[in-house]
Formats: sequence, C-alpha cells, structure tokens
Amino acid sequence: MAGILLVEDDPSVRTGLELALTRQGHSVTAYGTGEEALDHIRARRPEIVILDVMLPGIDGVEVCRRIRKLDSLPIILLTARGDDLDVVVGLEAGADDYVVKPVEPRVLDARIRAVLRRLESASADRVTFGDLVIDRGALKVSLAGREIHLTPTELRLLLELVRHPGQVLNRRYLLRAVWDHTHVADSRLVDACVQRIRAKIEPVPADPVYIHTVRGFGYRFSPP
Amino acid sequence: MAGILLVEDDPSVRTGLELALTRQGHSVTAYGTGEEALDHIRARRPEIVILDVMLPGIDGVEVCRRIRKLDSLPIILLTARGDDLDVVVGLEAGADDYVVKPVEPRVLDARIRAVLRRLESASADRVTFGDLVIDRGALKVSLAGREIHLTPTELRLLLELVRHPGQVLNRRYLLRAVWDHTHVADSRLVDACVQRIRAKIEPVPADPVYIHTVRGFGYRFSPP
DNA sequence: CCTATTGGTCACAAGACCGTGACACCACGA
DNA sequence: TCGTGGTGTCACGGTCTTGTGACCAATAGG
Repeated sequence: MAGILLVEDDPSVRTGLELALTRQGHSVTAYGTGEEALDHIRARRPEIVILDVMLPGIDGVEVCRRIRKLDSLPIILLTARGDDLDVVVGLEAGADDYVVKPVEPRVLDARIRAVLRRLESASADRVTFGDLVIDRGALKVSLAGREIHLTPTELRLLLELVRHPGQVLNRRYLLRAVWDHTHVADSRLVDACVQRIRAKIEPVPADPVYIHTVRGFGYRFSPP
Repeated sequence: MAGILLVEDDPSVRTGLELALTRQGHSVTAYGTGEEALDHIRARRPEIVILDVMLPGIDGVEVCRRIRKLDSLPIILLTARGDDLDVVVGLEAGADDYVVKPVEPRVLDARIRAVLRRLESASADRVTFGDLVIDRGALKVSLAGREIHLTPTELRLLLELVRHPGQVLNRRYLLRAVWDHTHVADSRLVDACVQRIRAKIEPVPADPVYIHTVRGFGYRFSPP
C-alpha cells in the first residue's frame, strides 16, 4: 500500500488529485491544512507526502521543514506556476521534488514513483564503495569489515561527500553543508577534517583512494 | 534472504523478475499457475509469496484466499496498472501489499523488505535480543528469565528504540515519539531515561550491550 | 630555479556532549 | 495526611571533539 499523504487547501484540486492517485493504485489520505497533516504524520507515517506550498495557517514550506525535523519522509512540493523563487526555498527546506500546478495526474504519479525509487535505492540505507561500507541508518562506517569510529563532524562531512559521488565540492559549500555558516570562510577547517577522515579510512592517507583533492576547487569523493 | 515464491503467468515478466530478485540476493522459485504455487506451498513453506492477480485457472485473489486459509504467509499482489477494483478485493482477500505493474525490481525488492519488516515487527508479540525478552502484548520485559520492572515511560522509550533495531534515533525524535513535543528541545530527559533503562537491563550500565550512545546523534538499540 | 599559492599536518585549549546522582514535584492510594 | 513510586530538571565532572593558527610540503607558472 502506497500511503500518500496529500495536503492541498483547494477542495476541487484536492479531490481531483486524490481520485486520480487512488485510481493509479495509491492509497491516499488528504488534508486541507498543514496542522492536520502534521498530526497525521505523528500518528501514522505515510510513505510520501505531497504538499501544496500555499496553505492557510502554516505554509507548505514550513510544514516541510517541520516534517524534516521529525523524519526523512519523501516530500514533493506543489506550487502554482511561475513562483520560481519558491524552488530554492522549497529545496532548502528539504523537499525531494518540486512540481508546478496544474499537474497531470500521470505526471505526478511518475514523479512520485521517481522520488520513491530514488529514495528506496538510497534507503537500502547502506552504500558500499570498494572496501568502504557506510550505513546511514546505523551511522556506522566500516572498512574491509572492520568498524571505523568517526566523530560526528567527520561523519557528516563524509556523508555530504558521499551524497555527491564523483562531484567536486568546494570548501565554501562544504562549510555551509556540514558546519554552520558562522565560521570564517578561509580556514583550514575543511582540510583538517578531511585529513582526519583520511587518516581513518584511507589505506595510504598521502595517496587517497576515496577522497581526492582537486587543487583550486575542493574535494571529490569517488569510488575506487 | 531465502524463499520467495513468485507466481506470474507471463513468461517474460516471470523470468525478468526472477532474475532481478535473484540478483538482489533472494532465492526465488517461480510458477506460472496458482495450482502449482499452492502445491509448492503445501510442500515447502516460502518466506513470502508474490502473486500476479491475472492468472489462468485459479486467479491470484483466489489463490491468496486459499493461502490465507492454510497459513499467515506474507503475500504481495501484482496487478496491471489501472485495475483499481482489484485493490480492495486483493486486500480483502488478505494480501499484505499491492504492487502495480510494471514494477521496478528495486521497488519490488523494497516492498518485499518492507512487508517482511512490518510483519516481523508487528506480528511477533514477543521479541528476543540475547538475554532480553520483550513481550509487547503483556508489556513485560525480562532479562535472562527474570522479569524486569520498567516504568511506563521507560517501557515506551525502550519499545521505540526496539522498533528500529540498529537505527540511530536522535533525541528530538525520541522526545516526540515517546513524550509529547511539549518539552524543551534541549534537556537531559532522554539521557536520564536511557540511564534508568540501562540500570535495569544492562549487565554493565557503563558498557552497554543493548542501548548504545552515538555521540552527537542519539541512541541506537542493537542486539548484542 | 624561484616564487606565489594552495593544501597537509599537528598540537592544544576551549567547549560540547554525555553519564550520573540528587532533588523537587506530582499523582495516587493507604 | 502521609508515604511511595514515577518523572522532569539541574548541576557537576569527565571525556571526547574540534576550531584554530602556525608551520611545512607540494604544485603551478614563469
């Protein structure tokens, strides 16, 4: 059972989507306000949340933030056409996808499946890169079968790097993603943390296999 | 993972799913008709049954009913997109989940795991972790055969931790799940309660076997 | 070969984080 | 009214983490 939680204040849109999604084989619960939705989530965890941005009372983005504080539920935001400002805000609030209204039920269904597929594959909750195994649920890292102890900051940085395999992430980005932005932009903070991680997971820290330095740009995690 | 029984009449879909599931580490037996499947079940109890609704001879829903009369096996129904009538009938017949074809093998795998997980944790009224036995029905906990008295709050917290074995749960989540969210975010409440539980169930509270502290994140219950 | 720039390494002090015990408060029943 | 068990809060102390700056090494460009 799919268990979609739909939050949309316009009754006609709400019932329309509810009907269409139900027809596509999902089990849908629909609410008109964020408060009701949050109550529902606390009681029964849905599989995915579809959330209109414009809601009376608590707005969708705020609901999204609050859900994120509770849980890592998949969230798709719905917005009226043209509100492109919202995209950034919405994704920053932790939404997994962003759909512009009016939306074809078929399209929405496809997006739902895409998000679920993406998260499902991630929610194997355990990724393997060569000898390195990272369990996101248990927050455990092991190398060649032996468990490695990482400190909270080290773990957050590693997870952030791993979230974008093959991508070069610059120091400013990492500072914002892993630390609060209250730190001086130019410091050896990121480097020092990378060094600490390397000391723990790299067979030869001086010649790293997992976390590569890209001079002038930042760091890149790439599977060996 | 052992023993999936797949029943699907379309040979190409059948072999495709069989291959994919096998690749994902399941052991799969596949049949094209309900009769064969029922025979198989009588002979060797599989761990879970994946059942196409449209079958020649006895259809999937009927097979589902008959299996239910025999046993409380987990059953996932497969149906072609758009047959929304089937959802109700299928679930009424006792299916545990319902997947619309075409289905990504990865998604199916996730659904299988979800069903198994759900049933495992929901149906077993009594779980055992090493010396620790938790009886959800009677709300009793015993350690090495001797009954342990836990207060209501302690029990709720322990059950919440046990509901997600191996997962790290942070304090905010636990505060919301076990207490009402009316409390200050930063308090030693969770810690104090964990300490009280440890004092009762851990042989050496300072070196816990069941409830592990994950510094900077929260607590993790893991079987010893 | 020299220089400027960038990244690596290290040690340490500040402070974050957690375990622990004490204690006050509350609800409830004797 | 008192006693009792359950709970939330607090303060203290020990341990672990981590930001920082100084200094060294590597690299690129001329």
